[in-house]
Amino acid sequence: MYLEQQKKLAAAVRAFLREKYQLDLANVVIEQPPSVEMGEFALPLSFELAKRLRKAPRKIAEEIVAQLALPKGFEKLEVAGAGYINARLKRDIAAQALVRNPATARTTHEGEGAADVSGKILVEHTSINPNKAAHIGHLRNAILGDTFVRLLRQAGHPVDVQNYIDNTGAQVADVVVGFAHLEKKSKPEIAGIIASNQRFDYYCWDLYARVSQWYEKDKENLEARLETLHAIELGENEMADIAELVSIVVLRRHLETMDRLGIEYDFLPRESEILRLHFWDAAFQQLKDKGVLYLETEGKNKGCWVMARPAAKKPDDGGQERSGPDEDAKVIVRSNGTVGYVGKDIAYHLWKFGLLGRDFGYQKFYQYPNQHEAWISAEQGEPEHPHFGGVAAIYNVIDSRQSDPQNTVIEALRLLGYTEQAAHYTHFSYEMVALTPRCAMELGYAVKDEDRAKSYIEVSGRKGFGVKADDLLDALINAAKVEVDSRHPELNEGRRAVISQQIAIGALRYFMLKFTKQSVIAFDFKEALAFEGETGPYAQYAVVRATNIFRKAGSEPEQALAADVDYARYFADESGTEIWELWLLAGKTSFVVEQCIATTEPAFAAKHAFQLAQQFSNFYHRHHILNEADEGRKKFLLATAAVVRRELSNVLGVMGISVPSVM
RNA sequence: GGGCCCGUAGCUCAAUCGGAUAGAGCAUCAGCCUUCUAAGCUGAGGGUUGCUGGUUCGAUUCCAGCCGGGCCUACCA
Repeated sequence: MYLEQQKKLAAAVRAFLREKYQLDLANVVIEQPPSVEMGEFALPLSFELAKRLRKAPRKIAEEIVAQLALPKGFEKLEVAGAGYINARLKRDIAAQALVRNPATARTTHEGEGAADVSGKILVEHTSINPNKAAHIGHLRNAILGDTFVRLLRQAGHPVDVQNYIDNTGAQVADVVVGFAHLEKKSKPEIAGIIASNQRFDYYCWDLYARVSQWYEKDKENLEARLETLHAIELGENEMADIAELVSIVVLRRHLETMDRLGIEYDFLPRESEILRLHFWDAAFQQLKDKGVLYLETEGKNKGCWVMARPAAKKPDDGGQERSGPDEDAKVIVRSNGTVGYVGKDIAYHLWKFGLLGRDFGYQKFYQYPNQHEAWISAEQGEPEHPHFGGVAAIYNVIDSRQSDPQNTVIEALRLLGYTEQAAHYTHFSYEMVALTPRCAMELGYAVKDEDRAKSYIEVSGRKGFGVKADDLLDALINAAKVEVDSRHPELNEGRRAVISQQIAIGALRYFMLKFTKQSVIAFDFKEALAFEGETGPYAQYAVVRATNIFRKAGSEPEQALAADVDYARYFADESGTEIWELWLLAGKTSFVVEQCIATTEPAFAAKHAFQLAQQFSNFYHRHHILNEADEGRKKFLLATAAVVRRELSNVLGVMGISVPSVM
């Protein structure tokens, strides 16, 4: 409702400016006045025009207000302040539109940036090394990614969700080293551990940390990693078999953990197939043919195939030609002929855009309770499979520490001449989750004096330092269960468990989404386990209360929406203005979804959900609906509750938060 | 050394391409449960938006410099 009217207003203003002043404004700024009593939209454009038209802002505003033909659904325009133009909607018409069409209805995408594509969109997230349990940092990644997927789907985009698995790297090798050198376990013995251990990823978590210590104790122990890495790449040996076993089992655990949060994947491409299907060879050929890579013949990178760094601005050395090798160039292929991580990533991204000329094999791997299948890459896959790759746009949800290599891949695409694809490649970058020193000490970690003064300490899987995802979720579920048990002893155990789970997930997902991406989350149990204030459960509770009204009334929200309500009458007075503000906020859902997509910032949705819940709680407290004597007004209040309930549920749904039946 | 990010209330965070009186939550204090559930509501206190300049009708936002903090910057993966 809000978005449609805003767009109509913008179009009308743009057309008017073109005709009247021969001005072409690319984007007309429209915001909201400080108070809804001043109208629904505010245009500060007279200030901008003042200089160009050599007139006072207020004068321009008056001219526009007098002459602009109002779009349908608008009441009037007014000049306010020093020259703002405020627009008023016809509240009753807007309300009726909202009653009929949810504000979450699909929108079109004209000029919406990277998501302005007609084809399929690929979102890659999670991508945890399959050698240890997932921790809170991985949770932020997966929740951001999954929410973005839901946002895109809400807006009508077809989306494939991928989770990249680096199953041949040093991290998996380290755990294999742990089994072979520290624990002296054979493959069957490891299989025994797996069979007897529900959370094998936890076992690996500890082992991985021990291996890291072992390396530190004696640098010569690092030899074991190299040997193991080599063996894994070679294949057909026990080390490689162990690596495969460990990575597959840990991967399955990750999928189970994420499944607890309602996060699903369509495809799991693995590095092992990128190697064995020789993706790099095809990419290398293209890169050489187009001169993106060149063979360095001098300096420290002699014998390597390198690429000039995208961000590297050559220092201004007074116009002199720099001589000698570009030491700052990025090494893609080492002098011993092996390709680095970035090279493989370039090949992988050529595949994503359908530019590689090769494809994975595909095998079914994991079935979700709702029958949805996650597929995994394979050397030789099943004959029948869905088609992945060849997409129009990609979003890689990867933390900000990876922005350098990400930019290198984008630059490689651009240099290869794939400028369109490079423009539709988005590094969805976010900051890490760290622990507060207090939290670290609570968990029993030794915190160095120098770290105690810091506001946060970086999580490290290598050191086994962090909060495991399943542990956090368990703690949240237990905390929620205590509350639910005491509030609803009349419900059976199974239902209480389901509700506790919904609340825990709501709390966790909201917590991870309420921070903007560039903010480091300093994790603290006290805040993460909160169910009051700006939290997921607070928003869920608002919906539950709205639902209770209808339950008590013995009617359905749908009836309240279909009822014949005299909106014009009840919106007219002062109390009506207050309630109108709530409707307006509820009508902003599609606007918020679009904003989240355009800025790759899901936090807007979280903030919006909270605001809507807050205003509804206020409304709920102020108006006792079922006691309302005036039947017409009662219908009006019921419709309000129904609209807010529907929109708030939808926004929460986009965030992957479901609403319990009772709380 | 170079690149990216951050600095806003006691704490954790918002602030829609620069807009009207910088807003929330937590914590503290004072109120509200015979009412559709108190996981809620109302109120109070709490701010030189790190510092100094600049651009602008208008700066938390943009630019420059400084101060403080974080991350990245290997022929590792």
